Amino acid sequence: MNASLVPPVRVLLVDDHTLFRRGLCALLSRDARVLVVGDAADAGQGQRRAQELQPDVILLDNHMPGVNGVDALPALRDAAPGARILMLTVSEDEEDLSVALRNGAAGYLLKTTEGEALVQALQRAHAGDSVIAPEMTSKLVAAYRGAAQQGLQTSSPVALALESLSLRERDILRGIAGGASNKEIARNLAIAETTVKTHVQHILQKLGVSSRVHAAVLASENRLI
Amino acid sequence: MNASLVPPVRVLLVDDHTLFRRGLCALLSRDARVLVVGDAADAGQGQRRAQELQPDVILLDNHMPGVNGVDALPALRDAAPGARILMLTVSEDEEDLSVALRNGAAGYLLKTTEGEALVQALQRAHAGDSVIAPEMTSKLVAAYRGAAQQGLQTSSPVALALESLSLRERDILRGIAGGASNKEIARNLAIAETTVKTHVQHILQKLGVSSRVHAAVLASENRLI
DNA sequence: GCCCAACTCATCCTTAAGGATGATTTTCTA
DNA sequence: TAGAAAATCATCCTTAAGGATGAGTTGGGC
Repeated sequence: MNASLVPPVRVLLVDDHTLFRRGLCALLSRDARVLVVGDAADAGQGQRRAQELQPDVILLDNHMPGVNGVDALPALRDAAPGARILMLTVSEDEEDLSVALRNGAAGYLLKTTEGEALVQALQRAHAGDSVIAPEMTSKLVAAYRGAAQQGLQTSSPVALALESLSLRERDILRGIAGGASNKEIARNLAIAETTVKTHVQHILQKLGVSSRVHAAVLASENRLI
Repeated sequence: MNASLVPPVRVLLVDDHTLFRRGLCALLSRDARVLVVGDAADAGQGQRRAQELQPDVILLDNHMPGVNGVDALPALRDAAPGARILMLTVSEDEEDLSVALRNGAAGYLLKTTEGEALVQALQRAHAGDSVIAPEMTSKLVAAYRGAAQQGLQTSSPVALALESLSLRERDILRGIAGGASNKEIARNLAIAETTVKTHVQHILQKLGVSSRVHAAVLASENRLI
């Protein structure tokens, strides 16, 4: 299979450093697998050029005057819906990486990338893959762990206190967390309001709080609603 | 700098396929940067050997009789706290990858990995990096996006209503969600209690609820606490 | 059979919350 | 510069919530 048989990946460069843009353009132009169809020096110009050219891949710098790269991502995706956007930046910051991915970047490359690796990354991105600089893999794993942890139950002391609630008390607490008044809870459970108030007192004692609002928030945080 | 000057990475192999174990051992033994110190055919044996040998890196297969690899991860980490555990598996499943990472794996490699790449991965893992097979990078990005989305409230009607709150109203709502009474909120913000009550009324109107409890739960669910 | 925990209901009292309305000041925008 | 939105404070009134206390009724477990 000869590489010249497949059409080249059409690339748009967006970077405020003219020298870097020109240099990268020259470098990529020596490779038949890639065709640099245009370039832009800032986010606004990048958006217009993306719209005109509808490139396969957009190489986007993060550090730019005015609107920075990641913030320009949504607009760029609107301008060229078919394009894959690769961040090409000097930042090895986990936050920059995660923001870029959440904003729809198809990859995150460092400017230390070698020419051949960049060409392969462009091809893989064009093929639908996500491409992350090997140096950033650890950061991505860390970001994933951080994000995954948010959705976890941390068996905190509060969770233990919630465990100590009786079934009926949980019914009541669910009602509270649903925003219901004691009277409404009583009606829903077909018991007297005074009974509900008794349960509420026990719940507050067990959870060590002094208001139903606090109890409701604890229930919500521990998804016992 | 000569590679022979640095001590080799001490590796424990855990895989139920004897032939694969022997082959990998033979392959790695030809490389001075790596020293295979032991091997095991199942999770239990792996745990014992990990405890005895305290290897630098454990290469762990996922498909094994009895307890499978990812489930054995916590026990292995307890047995050899200093060891980095790399999954080495045929599965390209995103779920397997994410479970492994959540269970504390330092990396995820495919059995299609070439010898030299494996050695480099072992070294990088030993150096503290996370190592992900390039083929799995897209899966990791997808897993991250999925996890990050859970922490996000995807502009639900409620989230929109919360957006409409003024800065001061958010202060008040944070107080409410913290279980504070109007009087306490007033004290904390150094304003009159009546002012707090006014803000509360506006908050309840904007959120379309009739009690501070409900408002607090909405705030909690949308992490605007 | 006795005890305990859970569930039920009640009364009395104090404080908090919520609704309605009006008013002043500031700040930002059309 | 007029107007809107935000933030501030107030009064009056009704209802809800919370604390304290006592007590009757189940259903298991020892």
